[in-house]
Amino acid sequence: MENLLKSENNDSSVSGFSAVDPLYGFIPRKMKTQGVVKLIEGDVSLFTNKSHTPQYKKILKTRKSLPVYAQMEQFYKMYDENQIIIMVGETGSGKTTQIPQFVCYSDLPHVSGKLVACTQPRRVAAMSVAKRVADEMDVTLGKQVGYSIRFEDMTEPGTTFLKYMTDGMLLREAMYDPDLKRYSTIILDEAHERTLATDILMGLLKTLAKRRSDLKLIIMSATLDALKFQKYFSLIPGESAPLFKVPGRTHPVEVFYTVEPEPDYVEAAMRAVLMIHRAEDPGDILLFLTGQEEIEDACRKIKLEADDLVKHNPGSVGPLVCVPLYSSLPPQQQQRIFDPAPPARAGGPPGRKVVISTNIAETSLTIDGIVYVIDPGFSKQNVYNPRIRVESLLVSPISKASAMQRAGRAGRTRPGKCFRLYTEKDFMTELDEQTHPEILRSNMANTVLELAKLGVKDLVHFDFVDAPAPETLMRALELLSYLGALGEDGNITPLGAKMAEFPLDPQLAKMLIVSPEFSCSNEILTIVSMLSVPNIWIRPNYLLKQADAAKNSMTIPDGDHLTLMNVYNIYQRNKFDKNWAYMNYLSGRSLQQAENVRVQLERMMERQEIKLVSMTDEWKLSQGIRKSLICGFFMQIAHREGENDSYVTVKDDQIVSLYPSCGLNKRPEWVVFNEFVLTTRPYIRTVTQIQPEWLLELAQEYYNLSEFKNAEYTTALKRAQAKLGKRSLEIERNHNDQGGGSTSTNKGKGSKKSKKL
DNA sequence: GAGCACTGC
Repeated sequence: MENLLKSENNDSSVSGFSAVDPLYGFIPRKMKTQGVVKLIEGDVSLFTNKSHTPQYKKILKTRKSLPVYAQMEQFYKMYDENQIIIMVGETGSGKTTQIPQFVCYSDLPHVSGKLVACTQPRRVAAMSVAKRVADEMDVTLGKQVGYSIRFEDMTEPGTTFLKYMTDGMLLREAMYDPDLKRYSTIILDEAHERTLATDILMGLLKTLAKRRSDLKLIIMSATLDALKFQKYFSLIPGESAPLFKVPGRTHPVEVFYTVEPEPDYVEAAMRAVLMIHRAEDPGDILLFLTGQEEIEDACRKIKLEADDLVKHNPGSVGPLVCVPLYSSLPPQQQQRIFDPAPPARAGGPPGRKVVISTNIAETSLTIDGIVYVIDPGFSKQNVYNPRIRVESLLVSPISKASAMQRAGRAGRTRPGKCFRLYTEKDFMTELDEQTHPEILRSNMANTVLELAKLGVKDLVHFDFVDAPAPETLMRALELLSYLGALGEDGNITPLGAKMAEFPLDPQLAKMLIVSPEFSCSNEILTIVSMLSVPNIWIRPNYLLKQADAAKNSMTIPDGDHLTLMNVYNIYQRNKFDKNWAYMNYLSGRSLQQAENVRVQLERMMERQEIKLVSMTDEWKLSQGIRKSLICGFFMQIAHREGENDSYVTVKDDQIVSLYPSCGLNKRPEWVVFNEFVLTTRPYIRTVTQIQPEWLLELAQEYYNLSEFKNAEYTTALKRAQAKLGKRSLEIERNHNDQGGGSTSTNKGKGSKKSKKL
């Protein structure tokens, strides 16, 4: 966000352009193709006034061989005549690198003073494409061409005119400048992936295009979705937005199906690997499975079988190496996917590499040299159930689009083969065309708050490409009004506006904002940071005891939130040493990330003048921390009821168990939890003990007991209320008015409003 | 007594 503030005074005169410039006279959006070609092929850069290097000329040759380059004239014609265009270009078309450059030669950002933005769903993509394009344009990365991702702003205000960025980053910018005035053209790349951020951006930009006739939009997507986007972005009712199509350049992939459905896809996949290894030409294999355990298991078994094969028929098959790939794997081990296949034994057949991967290899990571893809047709997908407010991971059949993407991974370097472990009939009739977009599968609390901050409060009439379920929106509105982020009128409150500034879930943002009132914002900042990163605990199968012992030594028995804080503090005392983390069975990567998040959030607190305070009295501090927790998570409370130490969630009445890794040394009657997960059973994860009186004090509206149904926890809460009433009378008598944080929390005024939806 | 598809701010 700093970059936003700095870039406000984006002055075209500092970009090296002046009236005596030999190129003076070019007018934005009036460029002719021949003129552009001349400039690109000329000796002097239009954008830097410097001579092109030999390197530039060399890269230009490759650029000119890209399919998209041959269609420059056609592109400019469509671009000149339309405000919005949809573009499809398959892998290898060069669209991501070339189209933004074409746009720059038309928009002349160094003349207009405006920027061209190109969004990507992933950070690595934004970084690597920006680097490539900077090379192609003969400029230093971070000068004329840069990128902007969380924690890293590689742009120079006033100089950068072509900016690659994550879609989430552009969404953030829109919160501060809803008209996105700094941009002349916005390109949404990989729109077919339908990330939450891309979907929201599409809605905002469609509306914005009507307000800003000078803003151009290019939506780049895979072929299958083009028609949907064409209709959505139509400016004239009944008509479609124009489509610009570029052929891709990949090798053909032959697809095979099984004759009969496979009852056990893991077993079938392993057979397929060995079949390929025995019978097919050299070339590496990529096998898609659904998760870490399945992958590690398959790796072990395939290794055994392959060794067996070699033992019995030495000389007939080459060596086989299995490489697992999933996101929580340490980067160093992820790198192994790029190792070459094992060499042949003397005189024997060549070796082969098998990468067994989650969906990460479908879009995020590209492995060269893959010739065979095995696709069992499943992946794990996150599904949100608004009724019980729970997200869960389910193994589900993939979509046709996903199956095609997987097959394509076999044809990147030469013609390949894809073995689908399902029948052709099932492919045709059982698979959905597209993967359900994220917006239909997610908790929307965060997004609804962002939209409110952007001035969108009428969600029912917001022009979504695909509208989320009304119940999901209702849940989000309900939460936000109880948190005090939305007022009775549905408008964002000052508190809500503050919350929206933080890149956090609303509950976490709320708890951070109120924490100074409990004199523990320093601690809450740490806890919030730790809660925003992936699991920090590492538990290798062969070192379970050691890992658990290390964890126990850091555990605070009052609650997992406090333990997380403790771990961070020890990490800090050990000078943020990765080696210390490793020795203590902690994920260095996650801790480093928590450190980054903490720095970012601390800066944001400073800007919002939220004080960083702490207390020395340990008991008081622990109470303050837990009270802050409740201000954000009063809707995530469970009460111990019945046998087997099980708990019941308040109001939702779900029977849940403490997650096995929970560090509480006893079973407290009341707990606040961070997460409700549904795996083999319903669990609550990251749990801390609390007092019921705090609920009544800090979340009065939500804990209006007269509206509670008769339940064990209702009785217990009423008991607490009676105790509290007696105590408050005593307090009144003593004229003691040091009540604390209850004034800060919202009384949930807006809750009635949200129920109307 | 058990799990973490994948992104992003």
